[in-house]
Amino acid sequence: MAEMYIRVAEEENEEPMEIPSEDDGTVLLSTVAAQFPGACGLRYRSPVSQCMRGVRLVEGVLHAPENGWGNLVYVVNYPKGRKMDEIDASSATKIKRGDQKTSDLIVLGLPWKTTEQDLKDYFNTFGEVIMVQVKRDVKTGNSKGFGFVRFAEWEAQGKVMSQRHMIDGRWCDCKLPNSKQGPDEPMRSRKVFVGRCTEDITADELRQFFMQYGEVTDVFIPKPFRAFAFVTFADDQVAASLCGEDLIIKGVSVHISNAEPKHNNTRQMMERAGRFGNGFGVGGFGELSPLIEPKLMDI
DNA sequence: GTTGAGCGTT
Repeated sequence: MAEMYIRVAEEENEEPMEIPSEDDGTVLLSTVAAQFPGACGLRYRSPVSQCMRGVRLVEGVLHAPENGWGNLVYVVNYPKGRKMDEIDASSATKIKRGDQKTSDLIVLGLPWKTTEQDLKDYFNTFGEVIMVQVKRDVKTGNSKGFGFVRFAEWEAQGKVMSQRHMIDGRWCDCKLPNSKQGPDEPMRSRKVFVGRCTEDITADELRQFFMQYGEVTDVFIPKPFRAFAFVTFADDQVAASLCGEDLIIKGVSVHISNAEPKHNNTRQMMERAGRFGNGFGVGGFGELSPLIEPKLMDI
């Protein structure tokens, strides 16, 4: 197919910008997001029904409507209907306030038999549950007797933390987990550490997910699987605004922190000193453990 | 095949 452009605008009656399609006639969401940072999809007004229609989106690829893209103006969708600059503005204030947004709660004392469905059914009476986990032994699959829950509303979280819970015949407590007690300190890095990844989350899915916050320049998943990943943004402020957050990707709560280690070990400090030109080269301290090496890459 | 204070496969 010959080179083609589709017309895209931020609002229905604003001047459209022409966005190039791919050879097969599809349009990449990443191409749209390059011009409209934060975009998560497209919609258009159907000439037939006069209703707004969504453009089919499959794994980051936008597919033309039945009769092709035509000369319609496509309107950019943003997550929760918010534009990127609005997200920027609110995330700036979010860092100061730090409240109102929910965080995962640890649920202690669960009966061995309690399942994630049980947890969800129980906690749904307090508010909308957006994540539940029962921690299990990876070998046996037996519950470890604790889990995590995340609510959509701050009010529900407060209520749940303020009381004990009778779940399947045992008293359980819900608290802020230790990992959330102390706030993570922000630093100037374009790269974030994504902890608690599951094996089924692909690099492409990470890229698609994090694109909503800003341009993603790199995604790194160590192989073999080690339950974490790195995501690099074009803008360090985007990276900083995400640090400390628990984000939910494919139903999994991942924890975002800075790619810089909190406490450098001696070798890392010497290595870093070397990178800043004190005369000791990178190779000067022997090979690095593959377990710490990712933290040292192009931060 | 067990258990009962804890803290999420960096």
